[in-house]
Amino acid sequence: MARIIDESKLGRIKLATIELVVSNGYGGASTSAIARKAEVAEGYLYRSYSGKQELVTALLFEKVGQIITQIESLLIDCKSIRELIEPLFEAYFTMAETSPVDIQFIHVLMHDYNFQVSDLQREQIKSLCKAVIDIGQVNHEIRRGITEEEIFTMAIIYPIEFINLRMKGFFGKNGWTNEDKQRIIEFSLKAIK
Amino acid sequence: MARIIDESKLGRIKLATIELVVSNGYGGASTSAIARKAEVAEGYLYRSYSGKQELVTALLFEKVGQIITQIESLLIDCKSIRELIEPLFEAYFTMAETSPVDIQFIHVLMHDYNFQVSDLQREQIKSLCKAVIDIGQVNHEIRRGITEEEIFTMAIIYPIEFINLRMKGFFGKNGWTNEDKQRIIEFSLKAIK
Amino acid sequence: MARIIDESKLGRIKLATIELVVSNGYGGASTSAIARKAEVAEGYLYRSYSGKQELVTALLFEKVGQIITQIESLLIDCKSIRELIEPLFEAYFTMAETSPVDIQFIHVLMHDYNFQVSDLQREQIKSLCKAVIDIGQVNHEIRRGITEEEIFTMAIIYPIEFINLRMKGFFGKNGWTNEDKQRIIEFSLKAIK
Amino acid sequence: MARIIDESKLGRIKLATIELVVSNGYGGASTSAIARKAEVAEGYLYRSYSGKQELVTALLFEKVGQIITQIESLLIDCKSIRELIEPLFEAYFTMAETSPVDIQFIHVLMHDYNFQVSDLQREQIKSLCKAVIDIGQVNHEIRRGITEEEIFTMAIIYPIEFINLRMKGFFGKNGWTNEDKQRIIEFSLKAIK
DNA sequence: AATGAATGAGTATTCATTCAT
DNA sequence: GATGAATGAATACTCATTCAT
Repeated sequence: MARIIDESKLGRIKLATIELVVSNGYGGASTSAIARKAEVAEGYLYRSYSGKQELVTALLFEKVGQIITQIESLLIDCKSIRELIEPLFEAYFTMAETSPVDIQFIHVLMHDYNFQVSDLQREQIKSLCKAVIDIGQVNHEIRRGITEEEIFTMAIIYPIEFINLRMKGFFGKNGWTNEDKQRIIEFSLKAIK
Repeated sequence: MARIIDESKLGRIKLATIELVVSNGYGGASTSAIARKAEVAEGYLYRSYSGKQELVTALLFEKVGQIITQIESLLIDCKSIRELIEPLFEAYFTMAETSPVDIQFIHVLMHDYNFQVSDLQREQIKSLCKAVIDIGQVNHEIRRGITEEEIFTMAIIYPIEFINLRMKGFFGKNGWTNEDKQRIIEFSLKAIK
Repeated sequence: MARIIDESKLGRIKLATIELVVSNGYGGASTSAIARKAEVAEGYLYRSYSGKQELVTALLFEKVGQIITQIESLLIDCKSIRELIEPLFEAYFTMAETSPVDIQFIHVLMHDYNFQVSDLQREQIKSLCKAVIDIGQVNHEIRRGITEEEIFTMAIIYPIEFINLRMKGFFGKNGWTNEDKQRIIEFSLKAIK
Repeated sequence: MARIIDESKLGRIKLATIELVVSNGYGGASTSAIARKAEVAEGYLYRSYSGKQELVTALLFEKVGQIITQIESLLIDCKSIRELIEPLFEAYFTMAETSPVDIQFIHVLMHDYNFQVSDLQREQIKSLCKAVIDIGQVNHEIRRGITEEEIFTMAIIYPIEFINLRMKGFFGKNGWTNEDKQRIIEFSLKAIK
């Protein structure tokens, strides 16, 4: 899926922000470095955002929203958990391969003190997880009594942690094979069965 | 004779640092705030550490070391994975109940741009995971071909992520019951079987 | 359009720096004192210079450069040493009368641990001294075998030391008469003859 | 009860101070570095001096005093300027060869904002210069009308500046030959004749 | 609308000095 | 007397934000 590069100033600011937050952390991504990288005036970002914190918050909202939308669209006509998890994880890996910064951005900020997933999106995620459970219990892919929290853990947190572990090469391995992907999927499916 | 070193001062600095890093992040934990909270002079910290980064690095090393030591001692005379995982997870929960900041501290820094688990400790963790696999394969508690990385994910990352999710109340639940603990243990054991 | 750079700000910083270095030494001229005296924000200085050391180094380079340029221009069409030394010393005195801080600034920094005349300017000075010797030997105003170092001592160091001694009133005398000036010139000329 | 002061400790502090001021400048010679080098407790120097400034001031006074004493003793039975200048300059060179730090120490501090030769010593120097003139005029080694200031310049400042120029290798030369010494002496004698 | 010059509160760190022992 | 643990004011420097143009 070809990403359309946003030539606008705002698009350049967003991209610069994501890249700098990923490579230097939130504190290390100075507004002047962002402006320089985006080739935009230092004060420009204050036209659209009230400050750096708000800019990054909005970006996190946007990126998490993309994943939520992804899951929602996959859920529409899917009759089994496997039908959901397989393309979903595939989407994570694709995202990690085509625009690794996005997934790293979410990962970094989800653990940063200054940021939190918005209440709205938290509720959306909860609903989604509820919907997953409903589907899964029809054809016994999910064991009785499993919680939304466990779905969240295995369908969102687990694959993202895996991807980041591999990206950092924490255990000496970098990247992933098709076999790895398949394994992660089965691992996740098995855990909630 | 010169004044005797006030050992409690160092302890107060360590505690203040951990608490402030947990509540404000590394960047948000300023040295002057640490000194104020520890009721110690601003310059005191530099008697024991060469700087803020070194202080936090040493603290992370210490806290991660405690967990590694915990696992090592549990491994000494344990014949099955269950015999390891049960008291280990119990230990995480105890740690989270008696000194919650410690486990949050590790969690925050493991994801902070400025920090990394030391090479030494990474190797120690790897060895430990290897040892776990060796035990597990004897009595078929671990499926063939499982990697150290997967052990690490399910025996360390997973329970710590769970604890933090609950501490933040991300899914509306705070804290955990004995049933929750048991569930986490079974979840983990099942995933690697 | 953006605000136009306030050129006077930079000028005020330079002046404040020179004055404070002269009266308090390099170490005693704090960046905040400089900013206060220049009526400029504390951080302003860092827009034009990477730091205090660089600011003072640049200023020293500039002021030494002015003297070098002065000597160079005097050398262009001068056929005897006297034709050079007389207006040169006159220039020192004029400088010391119209902007005494400049000559004090050079004097202070030439002896400060943290500073050195740049390699480039040292070479320029050396060349200049060489040129002086060449002129002087044609009409026997300089004795055979005199070195660049001796020219440097008598044509640059000596008058500057004299001016500073008088400015400090070390020997009870302040300032200088026309007779003093003439005397210094003859003293210098005689020493190298 | 007269406080007993450990002379060797004090001696070590003095030496350490001189060495550190020479190699790092006044600002760069921290009291703790001095204490460490002298193998003395950090607070020890405050037994004998009210602070770092006073310690250095006292040392400058001591070292300048040594030179004054030197000159005084040479003056006692000397009938000509040459008889004074030759051994005096010889003494400077010897000092610079055997304990270079002392002469560098004087040189550094004579130009440091924070320090000044004491009023007392300034008067002593003045008297000495007066005495020199008196001797010199008897046998016409000094021209009529020469001032104490000029004697000071050529008999003290000039040789010390020369020595420092050579020690720093400003003009590419380091150290000095016997010929250099002789030249400096003649240079000085000629200048005041 | 857009710029970027200018701000100043905030940062980590240093070090001369004090004083309980 | 002598120690060195402890202090805290002061330092150079950063950077998110503002606002005149």
